Amino acid sequence: MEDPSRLMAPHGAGVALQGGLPPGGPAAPTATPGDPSAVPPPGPPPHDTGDVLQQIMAITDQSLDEAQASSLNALPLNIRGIQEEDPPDAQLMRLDNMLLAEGVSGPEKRGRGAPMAVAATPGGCPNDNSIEHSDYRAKLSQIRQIYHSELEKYEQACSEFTTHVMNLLREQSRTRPISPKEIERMVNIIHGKFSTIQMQLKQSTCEAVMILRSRFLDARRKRRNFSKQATEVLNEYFYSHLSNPYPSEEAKEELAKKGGITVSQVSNWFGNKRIRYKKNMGKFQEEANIYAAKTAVDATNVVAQGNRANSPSTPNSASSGSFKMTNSGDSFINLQSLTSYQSSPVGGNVQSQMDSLHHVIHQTGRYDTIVGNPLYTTQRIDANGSWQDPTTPSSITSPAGDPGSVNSDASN
DNA sequence: AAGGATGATTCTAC
DNA sequence: GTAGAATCATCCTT
Repeated sequence: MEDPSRLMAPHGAGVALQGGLPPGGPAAPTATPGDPSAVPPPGPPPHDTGDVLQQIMAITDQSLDEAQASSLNALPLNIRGIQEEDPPDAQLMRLDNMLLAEGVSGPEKRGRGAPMAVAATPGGCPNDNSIEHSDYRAKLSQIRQIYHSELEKYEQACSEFTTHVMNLLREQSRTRPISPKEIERMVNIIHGKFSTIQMQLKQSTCEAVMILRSRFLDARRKRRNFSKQATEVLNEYFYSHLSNPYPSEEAKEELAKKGGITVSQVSNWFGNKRIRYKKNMGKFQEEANIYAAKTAVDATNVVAQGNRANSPSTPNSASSGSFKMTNSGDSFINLQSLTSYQSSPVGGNVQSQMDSLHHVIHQTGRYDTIVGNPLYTTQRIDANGSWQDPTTPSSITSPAGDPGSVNSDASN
């Protein structure tokens, strides 16, 4: 993400004055102090309000008439991009409202401020959502800081210049009569010029915020590969429920929890997986076999230990509540499938048990036939390309009435 | 750098 | 609302 100061750069903190009345802050480089990433904006060299003030004050040496005729009048004419269509008041009000809404002006918003752009990431928030969120806020805060700093400077400049003009008028009043109306007119002119500058500053600030927001919205597509564990967990489930790889909501939640991802990401993953598997089953054959083998190994371990202990309720070391997949043999899904098979004498997760038993049979009986011998092939998918028996998800994911609990027994 | 893998988004159909 | 399909954008391996 770019530095906000750069975001504001194209408009030079908003007030890009030509002809010698440059924008920016004096000590107000658009870059935020302490930000190493701050890069001077491209294009014209940065100006600062010091220059602005200097040039404004340079008018001091001119007569009032000269000032009116030259620099002062030149001010607004040289301001870039001022929109003349709207009444200034309405336009200003719009900008003010916008800045207020974005949390740039007004009291600083904390936590639940404008950064909705990030928080409201559709389709599930990324893992590091909070990081991006805080990053967004940090950038917004920088913009806010720059904005207020600039605003203050322009207000100060306005006030100083007004004072100066008043002094000039006072001096002139010794030589010629000056009506209060004339004074008022001059003050109005000055304020008008400066409010135009302020408006441009506000406008550019708004633009900067908009750009910042859009950058963060674009970041939605930014992705990070899932952790190995997450992929493992998802694949375990997918291949052990290959006959009906449609996890229930509960199953998704469990998978999400185990994988450290969101439910939406689980849904996305299964959506992608189903379609990609179907598209190119050959490619996934090896993967399917790997997970089948893993399942089988786990299953045999559990069975063996279960037999030894002669008690299904006696967990072995691998299934003793820890589903940490520290090695290829640990798979809570497999354990779940197997243990649910063991502990569910009747009914329950029939298809899942079938899948797992399938693996066991292959592994214990004729594992050598697995490799290169499609365990999971089109037999799982009908002629229409649909998964068989898609109408029985609950029986698949609900062993003994506890559907998706992919780790129903595993987490205990 | 190229190309495949992969997570996310969008559109459509149901 | 969900799933399938297409697509995009990024990551990762070569």
